[in-house]
Amino acid sequence: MAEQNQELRKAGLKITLPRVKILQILEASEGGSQHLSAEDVYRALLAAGEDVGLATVYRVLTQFENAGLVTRHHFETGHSVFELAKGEHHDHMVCVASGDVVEFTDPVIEKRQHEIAEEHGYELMDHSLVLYVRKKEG
Amino acid sequence: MAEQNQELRKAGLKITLPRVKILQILEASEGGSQHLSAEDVYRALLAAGEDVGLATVYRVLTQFENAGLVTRHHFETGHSVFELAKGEHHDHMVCVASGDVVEFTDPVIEKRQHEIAEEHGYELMDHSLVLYVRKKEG
DNA sequence: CTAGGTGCAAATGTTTTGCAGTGAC
DNA sequence: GTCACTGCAAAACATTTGCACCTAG
Repeated sequence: MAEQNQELRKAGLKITLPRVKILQILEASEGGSQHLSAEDVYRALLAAGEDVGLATVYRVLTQFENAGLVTRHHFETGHSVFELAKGEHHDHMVCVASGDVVEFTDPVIEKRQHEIAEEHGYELMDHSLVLYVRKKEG
Repeated sequence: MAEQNQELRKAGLKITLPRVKILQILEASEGGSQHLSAEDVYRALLAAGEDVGLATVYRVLTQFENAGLVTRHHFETGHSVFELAKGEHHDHMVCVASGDVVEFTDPVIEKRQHEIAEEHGYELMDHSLVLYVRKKEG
């Protein structure tokens, strides 16, 4: 349970119960590769018997995002989802039927993105790639 | 002014003033490759002296989207932007400084996307690629 | 102690909806 | 005339903020 505290300290944030708990929830979700909404995190806190306000969840997630601990995605759902920022960058594949999220990276695509930005006189700062897919039969 | 009416009729929508006007505004924005928010369209209507409610703008844009006349994007702004659906698919490059939007397509990336989906046992239905870029110096 | 963190409630911004009136066909 | 369409106001969301209280360091 000490590692989380290190991460928080490194980000210049005080070690508080809501922050530690939220970090734990995000880490716990890593296995299932869930991408959690603020609401999801909030419900997980309530389910764990923690009395944390939704406003605090938003504040903490935003702080985590600024600190680089967490990445915010918008997909096409009208609300944000958050995931723990692992070291390496990756893109997403979302199943339109089940909502499953698969992460991937592809060097060919990464390289072309840089080239395309250059060709248009721009420098690539960041990008967002989401494939909407459906599981194949048999 | 007849072409718009054809498009509306084809979509099974009655030819009404708000719909025709909104279609015109979207077409007028094509030159500058603007991607308009509902609010933008609403303001353009008011500026043109048309008394159309914001709710109607949303309803009409949603109908246009369902009819395939218009494409809705979310980028990372917290609100939707709309553009006339031209025949061919394209992706977007958004300048983080100026907000300028450049459209592009790249066959290499398109091809890899299909391959990647296949490799994971999925069929590619759709995708969204946005490059966040900054204009290069001199 | 005290600056930063928190909960709650109210405010914000975007998009949707209920309903009674209006207009296209 | 009828039924789809519209405007308006209110509702529904997702997210943010103001403020008085609380707590980690």
